[in-house]
Amino acid sequence: MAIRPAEQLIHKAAWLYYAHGLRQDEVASQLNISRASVAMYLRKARETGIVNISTSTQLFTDDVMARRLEDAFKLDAVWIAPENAYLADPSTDIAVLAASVFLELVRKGDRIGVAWGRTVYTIADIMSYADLQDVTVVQLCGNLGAPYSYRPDQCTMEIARRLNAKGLNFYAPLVLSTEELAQGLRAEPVIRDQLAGVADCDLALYSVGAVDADSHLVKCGALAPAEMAALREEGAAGVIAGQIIDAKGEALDCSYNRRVISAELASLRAIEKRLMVVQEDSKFEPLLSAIAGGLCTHLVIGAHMAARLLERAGEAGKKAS
Amino acid sequence: MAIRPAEQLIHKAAWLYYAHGLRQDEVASQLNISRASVAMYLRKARETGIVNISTSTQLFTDDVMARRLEDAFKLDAVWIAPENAYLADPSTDIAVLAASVFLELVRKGDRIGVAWGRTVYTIADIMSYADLQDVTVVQLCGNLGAPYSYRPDQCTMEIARRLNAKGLNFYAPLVLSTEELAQGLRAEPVIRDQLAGVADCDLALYSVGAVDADSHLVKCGALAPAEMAALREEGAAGVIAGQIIDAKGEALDCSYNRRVISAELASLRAIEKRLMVVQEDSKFEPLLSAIAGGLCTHLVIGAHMAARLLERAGEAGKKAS
DNA sequence: CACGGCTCTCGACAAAAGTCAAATTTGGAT
DNA sequence: ATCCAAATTTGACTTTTGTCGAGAGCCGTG
Repeated sequence: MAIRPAEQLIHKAAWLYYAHGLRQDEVASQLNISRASVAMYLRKARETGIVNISTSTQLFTDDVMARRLEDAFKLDAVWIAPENAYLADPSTDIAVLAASVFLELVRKGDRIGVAWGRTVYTIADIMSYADLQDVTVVQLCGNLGAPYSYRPDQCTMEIARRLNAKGLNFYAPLVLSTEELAQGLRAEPVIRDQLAGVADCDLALYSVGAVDADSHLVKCGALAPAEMAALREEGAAGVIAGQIIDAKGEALDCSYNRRVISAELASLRAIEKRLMVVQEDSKFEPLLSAIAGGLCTHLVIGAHMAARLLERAGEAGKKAS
Repeated sequence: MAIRPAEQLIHKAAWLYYAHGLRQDEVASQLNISRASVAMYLRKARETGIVNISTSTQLFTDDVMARRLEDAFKLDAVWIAPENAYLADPSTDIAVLAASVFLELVRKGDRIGVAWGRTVYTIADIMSYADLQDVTVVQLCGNLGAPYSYRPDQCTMEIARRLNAKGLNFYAPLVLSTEELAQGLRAEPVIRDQLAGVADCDLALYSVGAVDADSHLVKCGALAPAEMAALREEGAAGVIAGQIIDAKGEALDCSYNRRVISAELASLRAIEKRLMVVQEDSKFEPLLSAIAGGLCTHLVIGAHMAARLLERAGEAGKKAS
């Protein structure tokens, strides 16, 4: 990558402004350009991750509830967005927090697995830019040819773009019509390698889906509402990376799952840091299942959800004693 | 550390402003305080490291010269501050760069060894704040009761303060008058433990001193100008963490060194990342010695010094071939 | 070589952020 | 209970920053 003169200028301006603490007009005269240009360069510097502005997420883990949740569910870290106080839209708050937490968890050289869904895409969308060139973002599951902008490959690419990282998409459909075809495709070297590579990730980012007619799987046409209802009868409790899980967080033994092209749950569990973000209160049961299945080590949720989880943990504790 | 309501407010303000991108007046109305207070809180947030603003130091490593230096001297990374262009005071530029590089190299949970000198103190002084509570900053060498503000313990403490980290000073003089006393003091459990702990550091920050009458060792009275001159005759080539090294970067076999309380060079070499920062051009020979002795893996220097180093490397190469 | 289409740059204005002294609250000591 | 000192908060003011449309420079093309 040749260093463009423009990029050089952006870098110099950012350096003088942010590192040396000069004012914009001082920077301008140093570089012999107008102050307006300096302002523009600085915006670009922020947008390309040449400068990083991050706020500590301590406040949200330094919470009694968060600590109790960590203990109760054996999680590495929990962040709770206080739903009530701050903003008009509470779900944005969760996404903003999740994005910050995500950036805090990423390390240079990491390999990051990203699933898909509205939540993940929202996070990608508000995530600030960073300059992590040696990071690789890999797609955890096949694509859905949906009219939504939060397609699996979109989520992966957008996050890669934000981080200035390399994006590794994979071009297979999420669901095929026969088990044989799915099996065959999974055996394809290109696909197989990528699926195998999932276990080498250092960090995963996903949410959990609900098993109802509102699920993306239904909206995108992967499953008919009736099929979904039937799966629910069979014990479907949630959706992770396009796969149906049961209440224990194991893959449900069903035709649909056998027709899916996605990272195996075992591979996901092999990832050291599994960051799960849940926005909707309605995903309470699915989340419980995901936690039960050990699919999550780091959790970002809203205060209400946190309270419900603790309540449940309390009940379980009572029953046990 | 109990969470003060004030600290909570600072955190909230910082969150709304930096993470959500609200304006100060919006934050003010959200929190029911005046905008002026918000501005103050935000300054505090920056000063306490609740928000981190960092600029990439890529530009300074992405240099042809830097690459060639890395190759020629087998260094992990080299940063070169372009002396000419930017600012009135070029040495400030090196210090600012060094501070950024330093912050980039620190990881959570790290143990950091810090030596002393004008250079190190300058870096500490302009370093921005960070919130790294689980970091420990340890002092690499004994104290000098000098009237200077860049005493070893000052350097350590200041850097610890900036990082919100724990500072581990050690209270022994840098030089004693007899070898016996030095030996005895080194055997003291408190001192011994701390010296032994140096090898466990993940990162070291130091500069190298010149062997002349301007040296701190002379200015602070540890050595008389005449003694210094004598040591020079005996092969002294530089000063590292209060110790005299020869041209090969080994500790010089002399009475002075035996009377010093400081981390052994072997312990320093055991540290994974050894960040050396050199501001003055006059430290060319000392720097060469330090590099020869493997006392530095990461290097921050000015453009002029870089050119001289490369020139020397070229000569050496020619001689070899 | 003249022409659009393109990006980059600048000046001027509007918006936002920083600052300071005065006013208010807080906490402790008497 | 009352006072005082220290810290916090505020409104008013100044400085700094963001933005936008106009104009300048650049390049490939007809």
